[in-house]
Amino acid sequence: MTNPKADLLQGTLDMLILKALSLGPLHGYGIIQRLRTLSDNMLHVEQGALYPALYRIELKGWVSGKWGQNETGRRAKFYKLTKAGQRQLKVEEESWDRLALVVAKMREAT
Amino acid sequence: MTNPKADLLQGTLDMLILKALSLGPLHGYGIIQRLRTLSDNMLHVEQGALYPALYRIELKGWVSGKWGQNETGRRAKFYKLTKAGQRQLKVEEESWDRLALVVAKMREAT
DNA sequence: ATACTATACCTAAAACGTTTAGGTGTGGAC
DNA sequence: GTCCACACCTAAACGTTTTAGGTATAGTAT
Repeated sequence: MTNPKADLLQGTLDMLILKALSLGPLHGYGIIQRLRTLSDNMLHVEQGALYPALYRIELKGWVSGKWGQNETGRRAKFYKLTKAGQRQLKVEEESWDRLALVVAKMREAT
Repeated sequence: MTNPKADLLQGTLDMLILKALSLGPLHGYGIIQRLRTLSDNMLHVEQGALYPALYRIELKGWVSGKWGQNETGRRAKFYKLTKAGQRQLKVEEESWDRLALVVAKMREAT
């Protein structure tokens, strides 16, 4: 069983990051891995996409970052979901659902 | 019952255009309307997005355009799905499904 | 007549997010 | 002592969409 990779659609990354962080605080590098795991190896988020995205959403107040260290003692910047981030996750999930529904409906058409 | 509008995600427009044309040839302006109807008024595709997209996918051979006239006699450029376009629609629908599945799976995670 | 609206096309600048590709530095394994 | 995994960051290029402009025709209302 091989995996056809799932391509990220532009605009979904924020939702995915927020979702990953909703399972607990994590540093950037770890978010990539968590997304990979959660998706059964189907999603690979590039660092060049992730770090700017984290910066973006931190500015918006959806996550807050703090320098710390991981289990093995290495320095890393940990991000956690803020209250606003939780709300935003809901918003983004709802608009995903809305689009998914629309696409499904259109697919039914003959 | 009002409609919260569904935003188009970058990268889905081609699939939507191909789907619209899979129901029969149509001119650009009509594609916008057909998408609107099919989506129960939730999707509005901008002309500035549509015409470049049509040009793009015609170059790729997924649709072919020909000048003609509509029912009321106005000139309009009609596009129809090619064989390659039908295949491409399948491809795009499959990758949409793949991503939708991944997103659903991740949403389940706790 | 003339104004307005809907139809139908097209284009260019700007905004946006992602990919690609470069870089730094640390720590552990071989 | 060299390599790989971890962990961060940035900039240029790329592709798509938004925004905002434009042309032209036909029908309807004033």
